Amino acid sequence: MALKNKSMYALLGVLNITPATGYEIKKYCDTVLAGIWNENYGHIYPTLKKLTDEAMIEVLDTDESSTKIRYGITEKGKEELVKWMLAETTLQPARSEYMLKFLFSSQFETEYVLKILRDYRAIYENQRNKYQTFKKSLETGIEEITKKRSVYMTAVLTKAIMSCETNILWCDETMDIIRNAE
Amino acid sequence: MALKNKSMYALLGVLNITPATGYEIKKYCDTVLAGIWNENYGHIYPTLKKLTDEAMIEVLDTDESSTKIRYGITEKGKEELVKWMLAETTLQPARSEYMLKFLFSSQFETEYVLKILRDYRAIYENQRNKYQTFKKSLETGIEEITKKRSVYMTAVLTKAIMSCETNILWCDETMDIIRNAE
DNA sequence: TTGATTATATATCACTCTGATATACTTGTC
DNA sequence: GACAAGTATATCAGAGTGATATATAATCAA
Repeated sequence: MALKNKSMYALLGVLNITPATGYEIKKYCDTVLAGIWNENYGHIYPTLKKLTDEAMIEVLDTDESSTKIRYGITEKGKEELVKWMLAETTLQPARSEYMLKFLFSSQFETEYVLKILRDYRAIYENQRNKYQTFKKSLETGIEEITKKRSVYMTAVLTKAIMSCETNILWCDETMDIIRNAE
Repeated sequence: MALKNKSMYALLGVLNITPATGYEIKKYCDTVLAGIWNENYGHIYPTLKKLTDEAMIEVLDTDESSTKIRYGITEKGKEELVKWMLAETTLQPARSEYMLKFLFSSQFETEYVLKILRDYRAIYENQRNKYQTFKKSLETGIEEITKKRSVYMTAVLTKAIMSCETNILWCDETMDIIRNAE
């Protein structure tokens, strides 16, 4: 009976850290969960309604004066979250436009593939720098989060940086191979 | 005026290698493009119709006796494919259920995160072995593809293996950190 | 203080994509 | 010739994306 709508669990997980509005959840995804989990408004708001209907979350403050709707997780929601945490995890179906172009580029001139590899390299060099800056700001403790959570966030950033560097290395090696094969 | 439907380009790219039926395209995605590009029947067949309407591809043989519909790329389709090859490439929005669980697991007992990391490691160890086997079969030349295309496919497999190993390394390092932080 | 700009906030839409399933024909093989 | 496995097309509900509409609140310079 596991939900197929993965966004439900993402929202439950965020609300398990702190109560939030739909807007705040979106911001959390775009900052803390950047590179990990993407959410759209077009999915957040209907999902919040669905979760409310199923009593997994509840509306906390309905200030008449305010247009904000702040949600909090319920006991039922927490139970569902734990079930998901311990259940089997599925991999996202792959859709790498870069790799697709790379494979198809064998049908075209060499300049095509070199362009693709240069672009790909630039993307990951850029991302690596971004993650490194973020990691440093975590180490110097600007963000006010618990020690335990900072260990986890550092680990996530380390992973992102490692992945970027692996991709950059592969680009360099592959560009050499392609040039020599000409 | 670039198409948003990325599947169109994937299908054009496959049909640029060889004419194929919808079923054969699906098989190609599940084997050669495994780990790179996912396609579903529910998207392939409508997209083939759309591409035919737009004269990017054409029906090749309509054996009255057969139910097969084999498609080939047209000149217009090839032009569109080239445009896409040279256009800017977009990254797939991230949706890593493993990393999401990992981050959320800081709210739970340590055993949760260790389970997640063990599962994650197992997945990538498994995948790495699969890709290594495939790479060896490429090197011994069982598959009958051109020299040029085999260079590209080897590069893709090398990338997949490198990524798996980076992930495995990260799991090992992170499990150590989590255990020591207890 | 007013007017402009930016940030906050909810909501909806068309479209893309996923995964499952229905249906039917063909090809081995026991 | 029965039965399974593989080939093939098609459709559906629902998940997810990205863009946009709308409106209010905060900030800040002229």
